Amino acid sequence: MSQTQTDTVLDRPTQILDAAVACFAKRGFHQASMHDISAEAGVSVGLIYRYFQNKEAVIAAMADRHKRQIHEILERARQARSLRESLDTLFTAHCGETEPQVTAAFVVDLFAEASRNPHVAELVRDVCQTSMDGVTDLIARSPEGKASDLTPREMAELIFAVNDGMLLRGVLRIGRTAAESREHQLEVVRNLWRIMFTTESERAYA
Amino acid sequence: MSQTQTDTVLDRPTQILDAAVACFAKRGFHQASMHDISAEAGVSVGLIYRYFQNKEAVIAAMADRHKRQIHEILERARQARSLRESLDTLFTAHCGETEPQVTAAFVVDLFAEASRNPHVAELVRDVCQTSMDGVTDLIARSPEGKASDLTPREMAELIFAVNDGMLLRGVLRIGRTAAESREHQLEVVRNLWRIMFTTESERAYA
DNA sequence: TGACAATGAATGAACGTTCATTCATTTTCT
DNA sequence: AGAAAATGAATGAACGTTCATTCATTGTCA
Repeated sequence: MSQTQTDTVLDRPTQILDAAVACFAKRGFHQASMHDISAEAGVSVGLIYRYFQNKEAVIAAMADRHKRQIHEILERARQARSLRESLDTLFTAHCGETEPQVTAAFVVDLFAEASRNPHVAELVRDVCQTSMDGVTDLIARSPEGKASDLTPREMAELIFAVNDGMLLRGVLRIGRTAAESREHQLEVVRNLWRIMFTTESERAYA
Repeated sequence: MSQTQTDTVLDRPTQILDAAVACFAKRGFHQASMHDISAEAGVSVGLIYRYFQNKEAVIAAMADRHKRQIHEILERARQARSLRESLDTLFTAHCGETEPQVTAAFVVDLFAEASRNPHVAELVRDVCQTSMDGVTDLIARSPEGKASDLTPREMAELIFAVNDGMLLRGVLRIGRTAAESREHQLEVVRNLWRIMFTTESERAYA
């Protein structure tokens, strides 16, 4: 009975936000209309304005939700048992996405928006900084982090650069299937990890 | 007398395209209006339509011009005397930009557009592929390229990933001045080059 | 319990604005 | 004068946003 309440009423903002991500990924922030979003959410236009002050607020709310999702991923990565496992978790959550590949297009748009909208820029900068700090810490605590001539921060910066680069390239959909291009991307980042974390002794094995 | 012709008539498309890049960087493809562009170019709206069929054609022409510019950079990089010098040229042209940092914002927007517009996607894919092929070749011909357990293609892929990542991060304008953040970015990519191209013998020096 | 009142989630037509595009007109060159 | 270049007011479609209205649900009283 209160089933409908739990499913629709309480989750309405989430439902609208989900629809918004889909629309924004499909058409971009400024080409996606409020009508598109309302149609995707199966809801009237006016209702969106009951939960969000305006379109800008929808964008901000999405950026905010993205920030929280990244924090969750970081938490999960922190709990992994090895550094490589952590980085794998991080990369998979960041770039490895199944078919519709919604998040990649959305994040690229988010960066584009950040280059003009100071509020969004602030949010994205914050996400980047806390993520990078988290990974720097992760590296510093691991044995691999000590056996290199790079500092943990320098390594983290390289890792994020490659991750972001893969994300950017991901929207071009070069590979046939999403799984295929994800596999290829994983090879690239693994190469980075290898040349970063291979100690002199390990090198002797090869 | 034909001075005015050379300056205005013959270069009118270029003049409009320059204004368009500025506007698109400032507001994005779809938020920048044709009036904005005409004002920036110091020209009437109607005149734009004399040289470009529509707004989409302006975007396509800009993507096309960007492609040609990248090819020029690649040519310059090819002529450098060492691999590091080549990569330096490539990176500086790609990410190291003075104050207004027009290109970075534009390119991020270009990728965002590519995720929806197949014509733009095709263009960007083409640029990426020929660039990567060029750099792969550059690496394969250099002594550094042979003294590693990575293939030249794998190295090129890492280099481009880091370059693109820096480009993406560049729009956040984290550093104080553009020169400052460019210096920081250079450090990151140089770290990559170092761990990639340091041979065992060089390693012994340190 | 049954009738009535109050609520507020949800609707979608309507409004004012902005935008890409057109074209009749004017200006500039040869 | 005639052709080409350039103008910018006009047009109509599309957009974000508003708001009068509907209606299922909840609360109140007899």
